[in-house]
Amino acid sequence: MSSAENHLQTAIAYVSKYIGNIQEEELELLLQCIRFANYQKGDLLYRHGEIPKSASFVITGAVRSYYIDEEGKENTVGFYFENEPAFPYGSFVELVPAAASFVAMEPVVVVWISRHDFYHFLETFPRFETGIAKVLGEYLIKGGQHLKLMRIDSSRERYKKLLEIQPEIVTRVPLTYIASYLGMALETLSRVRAGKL
Amino acid sequence: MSSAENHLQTAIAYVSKYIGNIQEEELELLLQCIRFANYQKGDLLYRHGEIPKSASFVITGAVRSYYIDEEGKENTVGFYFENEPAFPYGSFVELVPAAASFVAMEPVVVVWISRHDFYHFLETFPRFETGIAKVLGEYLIKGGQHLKLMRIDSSRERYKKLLEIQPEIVTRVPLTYIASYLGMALETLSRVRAGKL
DNA sequence: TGCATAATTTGACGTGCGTCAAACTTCTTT
DNA sequence: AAAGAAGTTTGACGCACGTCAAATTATGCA
Repeated sequence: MSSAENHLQTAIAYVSKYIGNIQEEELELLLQCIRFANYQKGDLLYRHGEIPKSASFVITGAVRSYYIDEEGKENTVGFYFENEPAFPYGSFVELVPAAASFVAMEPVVVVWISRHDFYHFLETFPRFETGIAKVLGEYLIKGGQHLKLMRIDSSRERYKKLLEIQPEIVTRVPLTYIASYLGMALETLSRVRAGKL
Repeated sequence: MSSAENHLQTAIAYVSKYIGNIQEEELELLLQCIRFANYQKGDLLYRHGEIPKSASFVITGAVRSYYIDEEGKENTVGFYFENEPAFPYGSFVELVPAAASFVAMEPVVVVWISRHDFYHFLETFPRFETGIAKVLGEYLIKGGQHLKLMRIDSSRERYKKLLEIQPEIVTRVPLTYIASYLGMALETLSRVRAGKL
């Protein structure tokens, strides 16, 4: 099977996961609406301050979202891997500028849909709205978990908790970004991992 | 105008805000689905660990959400005032136990809808889904703001930022809860406000 | 009005972790 | 295989803020 076909399968499986079996006509329109895109390490999928014009879902690779604070420091707020949505959700729905940028941490393939096609599709097949709500719900829960994580005061415990709830992050992501995600200095994370704190 | 009629007006205005004009039939079903409820200070609207059976919107009063962490400490994660949704969103949609409890900080009136009626209504009038997505989007943005707030390292700056983005909180909420919301000791917040830090 | 309880302030002290700096290790690229 | 860049570790030092304790002020209720 070619890589393109493979990606298509993945994308369809992704949609099915949220809304169940897809009808012939639904699939037809869906295929007209979705596109695939490749990114190299360091490429931006979404830029902070811009209103997102599309919704992307990771097929392969790893994406990181971050924003720059007033002191110019980069704050990592999310990681997105295979079979996860990776775009500024709230901003996409609310049509406001995104607070965060999304960047490829390694070669990335995504399936994406433009805002226009997205809403056109939903108008045609309203039953898909339910799936959207579910995705949003997952996003909310994920965000809540991160907030909860960040509220743990001790660095050691914060890292411990991360290992507990998202161990895959620790194996795939450079230390710098994990430290940033956990809101601690790189050096502190290093010491925590060495058991020196 | 009676207080009950007044609340009804508020509720309808709230819905209109998200989906525009409401048709006769829509309103009729809506009125069959929604209920009002009163809470006294300290009453729980939602309990952590339970799957929310309803969606509530504040008509009057103030609500606070919090969770208890492993050390038994109470962590405030949100405040909800007039014309805001106040319920565990992600959990409501995803049918998972809520991470947080919601409690009335003062006498509260809410309009609520059961999950059953909620989905029944949406099936009957799918165009309302769009409004739901918007509410979810607002929630996401709100959550993102709080996370961003929490990532500011200095207590002083964290409080300053809160004043900037949600000044109403500072006037309506006891210090203890603000401190908890900002992830700092009550004493630290007191010193920050006195300009001693 | 006065008493009890809650809310906020002030002080003293200790420490976790950020910052700066430098060494060491692991990837890239040619 | 060498040279450079990127990623990670280690050490030294200081201070912001948490904790404990007690004083002061505000609030509710008889």
